[in-house]
Amino acid sequence: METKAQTRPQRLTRAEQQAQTRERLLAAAERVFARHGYEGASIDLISAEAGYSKGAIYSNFESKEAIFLALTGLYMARSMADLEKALDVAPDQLADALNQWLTNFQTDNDCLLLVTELQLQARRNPTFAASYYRLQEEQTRTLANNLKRYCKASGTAMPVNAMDLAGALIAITHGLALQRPQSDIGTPGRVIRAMMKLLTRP
Amino acid sequence: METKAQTRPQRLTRAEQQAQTRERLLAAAERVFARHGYEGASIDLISAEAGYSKGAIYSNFESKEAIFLALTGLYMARSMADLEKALDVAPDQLADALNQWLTNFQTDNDCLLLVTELQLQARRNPTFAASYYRLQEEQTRTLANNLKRYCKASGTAMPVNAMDLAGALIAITHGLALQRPQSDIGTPGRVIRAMMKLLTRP
Amino acid sequence: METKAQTRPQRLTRAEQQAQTRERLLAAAERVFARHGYEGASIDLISAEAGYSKGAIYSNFESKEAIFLALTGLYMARSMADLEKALDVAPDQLADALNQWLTNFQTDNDCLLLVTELQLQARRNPTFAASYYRLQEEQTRTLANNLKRYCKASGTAMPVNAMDLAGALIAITHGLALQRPQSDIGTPGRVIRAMMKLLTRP
Amino acid sequence: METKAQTRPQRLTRAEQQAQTRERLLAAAERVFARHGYEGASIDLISAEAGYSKGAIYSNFESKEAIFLALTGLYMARSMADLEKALDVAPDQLADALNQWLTNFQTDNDCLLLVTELQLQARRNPTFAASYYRLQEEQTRTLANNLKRYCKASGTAMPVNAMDLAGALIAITHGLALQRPQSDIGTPGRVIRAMMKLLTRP
DNA sequence: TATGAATGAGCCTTCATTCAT
DNA sequence: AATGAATGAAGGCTCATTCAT
Repeated sequence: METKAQTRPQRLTRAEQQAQTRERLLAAAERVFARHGYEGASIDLISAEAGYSKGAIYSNFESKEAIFLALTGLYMARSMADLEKALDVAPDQLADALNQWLTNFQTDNDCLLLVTELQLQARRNPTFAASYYRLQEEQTRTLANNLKRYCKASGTAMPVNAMDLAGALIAITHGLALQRPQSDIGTPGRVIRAMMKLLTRP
Repeated sequence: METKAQTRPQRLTRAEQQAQTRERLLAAAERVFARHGYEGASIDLISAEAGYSKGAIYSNFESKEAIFLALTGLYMARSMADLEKALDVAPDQLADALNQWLTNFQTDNDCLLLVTELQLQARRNPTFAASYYRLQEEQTRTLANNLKRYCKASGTAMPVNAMDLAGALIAITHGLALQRPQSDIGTPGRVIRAMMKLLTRP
Repeated sequence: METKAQTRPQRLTRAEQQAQTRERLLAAAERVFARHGYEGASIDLISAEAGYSKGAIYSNFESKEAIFLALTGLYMARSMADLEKALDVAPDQLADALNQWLTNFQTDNDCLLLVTELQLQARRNPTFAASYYRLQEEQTRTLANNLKRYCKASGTAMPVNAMDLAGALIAITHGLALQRPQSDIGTPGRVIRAMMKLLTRP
Repeated sequence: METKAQTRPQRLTRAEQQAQTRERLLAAAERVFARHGYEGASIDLISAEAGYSKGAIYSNFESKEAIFLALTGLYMARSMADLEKALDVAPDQLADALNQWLTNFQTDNDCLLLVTELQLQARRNPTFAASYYRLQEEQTRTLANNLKRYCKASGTAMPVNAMDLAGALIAITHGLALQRPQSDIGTPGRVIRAMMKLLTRP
């Protein structure tokens, strides 16, 4: 029995189909919101980017705001996972790993723009702010814990509160990225490396 | 006795009137663009905030983009002037002055949002980018020159390129401000002070 | 017994629905453009006349100009077909048929106004002019061919170039119609009949 | 005495000034209404064309409609005067004079467009229609009287009612002019000449 | 589920008109 | 009389959303 299941591995089930559609819509939404901002992103633009019609969005999400919220959740989760995975290395490789992660953020244009958009929305929409700031803090904490781990391993004293330092690192990365498009990635890297060196001077 | 002629000064000439209107429109535009972003700011919202009718904007500016551009120019000029004035102190007071200036940026919500909006627009509009980045660099250079002056006076070696450092200071200030609304101004101040101290460690 | 399936024909398919909407919008546009002129015809007026909302026009046409262009094409095609059909008679009935056709033009107010509007637009918009004058010439040629047929059958010599004569007939019809609203259709008819008689005097 | 009057022949009196302004505004209005149509002509466009500011129009006319009406009156009067003057010749030169007048109409683009605009307005505005049609009839009558004079002098019988014929001549001239921009003035001339010849065939 | 025609609120802009200068 | 800043209604168009298919 179960012939059906066996004979159509290539074909997706209903649920899988829908999941795929939803995924594609969210991926498209990510690109479009990043490039055009929340107001500038239209439902038409997003669905076209995903290769669907306008209606597909309303079959999967309640409203424009809903897809933005869904995207935010997805993005933050992925972002957290990325960070944890990136820093999941031996203590002596942490500095490099961190540098790598920060550089990534500098390079990924859509990511930068999306985060900025999220922060602007958080300023404008208190409900959104609540959930966004919670996620942001989680992420900062993850980084802070890894910094502590790093200092402990290298015998350095944490020069300031770990959370402050983690926040500062993210802030400077974000702030620098926002100043100019990628171009010369050297400068930000140089600055952050110098900053890290200063921090870890015995 | 021609009292009228003497008491008339309170009434504005035509040119003054228009200058006042323009100023008020720009001030309103600053608030509205900051709070709602470029797309979210409507001509209706701006003119109402200024206490004029919609048409008044079109008597003073070519288009919505034109008022945004005018505002940008004005803002950047004012911003530069503020910075120069703020840092125009004796070398031994420079650290405090800088701290004060950075704190101001943290506190002024509209200012933060407007700068962020400018940077987003610069990403999306190459023409705008050209003029914006030029102004941004000017400002960074001013700060850099003052940092050099500070190091020279205090006998410290500049730990990194002065322009890099100036950019980094602005970046971290901006990045931190963007992370959360003012609230506890303590953290950013603490972080930046720590950073400055590190820089000036002999 | 599946009555539904059989009785469903009354319901239109999606494509038919849209075709109907488009048709109704064009019919309304014809009336409104005729009565108010291109500038005076508002999208609101047209859609209301058609019994739809403003947006319906933008679901079916790119812009106000686009609906005007579509209408022009439709009108000219219909106009040509009408003329050909009207003159598709035995030679000895051609004079009457022609008279009938010219009278129709005198009577149909909207038609007169629309043609006039088209000619004004052709003066003001070179692109429009190109396609409009082509259609106008086609129509004149059709009439010219029929006039030749008429002269040949009646043994009369064509008093002037056939195209000139066709153009003149249309011109006088149009010109007279423009001088006054229908009212006394007698005069134009009388004039044109006299003119035709003169032309065919042996 | 009367020194004043003698010493300032170059300077205009108040009344003359105003008359000049009014004249210039009307001349500008004629061009602008002809080129853009009633709706398409804006107060700004007209005043700029005249070299004045918007306000000058409102100092001289009640409204946009008022300037259009004033222009109409002026135009019709001038038009009548032109016709009378043009046909004020010996009977044997009447045919040429008429031909000249008709050709003028063909050539003067603004004139054609303005007349057409007047006729369209007459269709749309009953009040306007009343006065316009009265003036139009006057003009037709002038032409009719001259045609009678012509026939009497040349011993030809008037082939149709003189008013009908006059109207037809104007109609065909107008209709032909409307069909195409000047270009080849030959055709209309040819047609009308042929028509006149037919009429005067003994 | 996905489609896309239709809706209608809202946006940017134009323009006739007013009125203080 | 002429100017032109300001008004506000109206216009063309966009877009989030609905709903019949």
